[in-house]
Amino acid sequence: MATRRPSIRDIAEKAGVSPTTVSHALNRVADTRISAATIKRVEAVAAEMGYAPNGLARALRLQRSNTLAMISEEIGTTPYAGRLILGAQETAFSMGWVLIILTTGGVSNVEEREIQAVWQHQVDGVLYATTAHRYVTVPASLEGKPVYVVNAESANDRLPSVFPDEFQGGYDATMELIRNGHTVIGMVNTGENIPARVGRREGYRKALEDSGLRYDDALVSAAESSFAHDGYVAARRLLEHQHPTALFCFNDRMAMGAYRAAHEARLNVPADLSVIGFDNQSIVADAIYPGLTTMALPYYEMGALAVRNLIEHVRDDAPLEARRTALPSALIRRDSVAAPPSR
Amino acid sequence: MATRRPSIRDIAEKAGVSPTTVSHALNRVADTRISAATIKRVEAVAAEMGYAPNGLARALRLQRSNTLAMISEEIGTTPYAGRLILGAQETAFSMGWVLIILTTGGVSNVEEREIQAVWQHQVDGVLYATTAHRYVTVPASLEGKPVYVVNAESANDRLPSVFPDEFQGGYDATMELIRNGHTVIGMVNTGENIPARVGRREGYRKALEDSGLRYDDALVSAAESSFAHDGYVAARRLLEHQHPTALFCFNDRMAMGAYRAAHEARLNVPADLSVIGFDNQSIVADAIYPGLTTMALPYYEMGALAVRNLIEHVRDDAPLEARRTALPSALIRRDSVAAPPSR
DNA sequence: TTGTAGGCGTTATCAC
DNA sequence: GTGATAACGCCTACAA
Repeated sequence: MATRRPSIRDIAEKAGVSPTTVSHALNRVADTRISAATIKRVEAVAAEMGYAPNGLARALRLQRSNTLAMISEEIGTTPYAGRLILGAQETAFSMGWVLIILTTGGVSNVEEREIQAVWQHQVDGVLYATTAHRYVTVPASLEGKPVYVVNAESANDRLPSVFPDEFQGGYDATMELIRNGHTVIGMVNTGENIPARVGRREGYRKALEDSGLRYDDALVSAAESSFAHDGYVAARRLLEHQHPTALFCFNDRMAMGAYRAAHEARLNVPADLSVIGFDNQSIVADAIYPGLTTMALPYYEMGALAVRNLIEHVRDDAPLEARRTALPSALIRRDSVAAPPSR
Repeated sequence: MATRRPSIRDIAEKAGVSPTTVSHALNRVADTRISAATIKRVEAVAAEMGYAPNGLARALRLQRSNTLAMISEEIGTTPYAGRLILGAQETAFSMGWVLIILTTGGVSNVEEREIQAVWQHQVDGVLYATTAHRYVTVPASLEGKPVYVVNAESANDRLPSVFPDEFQGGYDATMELIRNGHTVIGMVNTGENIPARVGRREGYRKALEDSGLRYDDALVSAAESSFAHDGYVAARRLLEHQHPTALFCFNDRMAMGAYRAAHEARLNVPADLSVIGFDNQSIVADAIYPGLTTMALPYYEMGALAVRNLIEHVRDDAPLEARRTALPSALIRRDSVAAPPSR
């Protein structure tokens, strides 16, 4: 296994000092005055030998591993996983920490094994993440470890959490349509019982009201679920019975369905019908024609924020309050929104 | 930080034996015969106290961390990252190992820092992964660590690697069209200079020849790149000048472009034109209408295979040969392939 | 069949 | 200013 690396003792020997002095010098220990010359010499030797401290030994001694774990439901093909992991990983790494990934199939039994790993590897903190914004209860066996709930809300509000501000997302998406001159705006909503369903709709409602437009239930078409086909069905229903000039869709897949409905109704996007989506699944949003204007969920930011707070808590003994943080989604403009057709 | 866990000494004390005995009993050490009764007692006490060995201490002592690192280019929004990480993570975890994720922006400087982390954390092996199948040279600073090249090929062939069998993918995709009765099959290829471009085309060519059909350069339309728009342009060109009844597209995004070209040419998919994609970006393939038949790249399997070989190498001292492994892509049938129109 | 002692690489404490 | 020592939790050669 991997040829042995120089240890602190090797440096000490070569520099003609004790291991203690090397440690003090390299770590710039405050209340011990090593001469500047010694520090310089030690550092030179260390650099020359390519010394890097052994994190394991340090962790064992310090009872701190500088390691975080992300426990999450199965990593799907959603952009979810990638952006979230990336935000967490990059932030952790830039602070000198490391992230280990643990996915659970959701089977409670399996999850226990993941948590075992958390203890075994002396992980200093845990990001407990979900693939979709919902309410979660964190297993009791994590008791004692700092935990941050990510992309979800803590069911009993005893843990800090970070999740998307659904209201703001619905509000901003709708405002973009209003800014473009639309006054009859439909919403293609999901039928799933999740926070996003009502959050986004309430944002939509508020944006209308703030702009002096009337909220009309008939303009909100709720689908069975949130797939493309459901979006198609819901959008078609809306286009048949109402005359919206714009559609705010619950997500990008439903927006694809709306495109199809528009096409069948001989409506051109965006000339006859503006469409705005949600999720910025760029693989979809970039690929369909015309490019889909949409809201980008703050995956990266959620991962980054949770990691930052967790590390500060562990490293600086900063308190880890059970704060709920709602992060905004960002408007991504492409080509599916334009002014309404003139009559 | 996390209340102290019971150590092997606590167990020993409570069970009235020495730490050594506990270690021997729990690890079932072969050449030391602890009495069955003792083993039983020790195990009972361990279970009762919720004992789990401290991985750090063990790693330090054994000079083996049971940890693998995946160094990869930035995790994009492609399914790439998710499936690959998942395959690696699940396999590692099922074998009692753990995976840490290190992403690099590609800046060489940054990459050095990632490698530093590999050494510091005493990682036992490294998966060096790329987002797209290409040739890579692994940094010299990884010398000494077992490395597996994943989703790429080792430029100098000195490292083991696992990557998709592009030829097989092209062959099987084309065969699916031939099986459905097509004889005039176009290919919408990428223009990028990557192994997949020629691999998939050669597979396409071989499938035609094996079936007694003639390969015709005019039926292969190479785009600038591999985005949806390029697929649209290339497919349109093909449909204008030739009369294929089926299109094999380099990837799903280009297939979306082909859908659009078909639509503009008043061709119905799949009644008038069959289309097959590549990548199984389910977010696209499921969402477009009709659902896209496509080839699924073996991301999960590549991650799993690399991890398995790496672990076996480290754990069992199995040799780690610089073998190149090409893994097949799987055909995913949806609704975009049918028999050609009868004349 | 079980126990003692030493060491993996580091750092905190305290003595010199 | 610098260094000896012990300890973090575990495993193993060797002793009993």
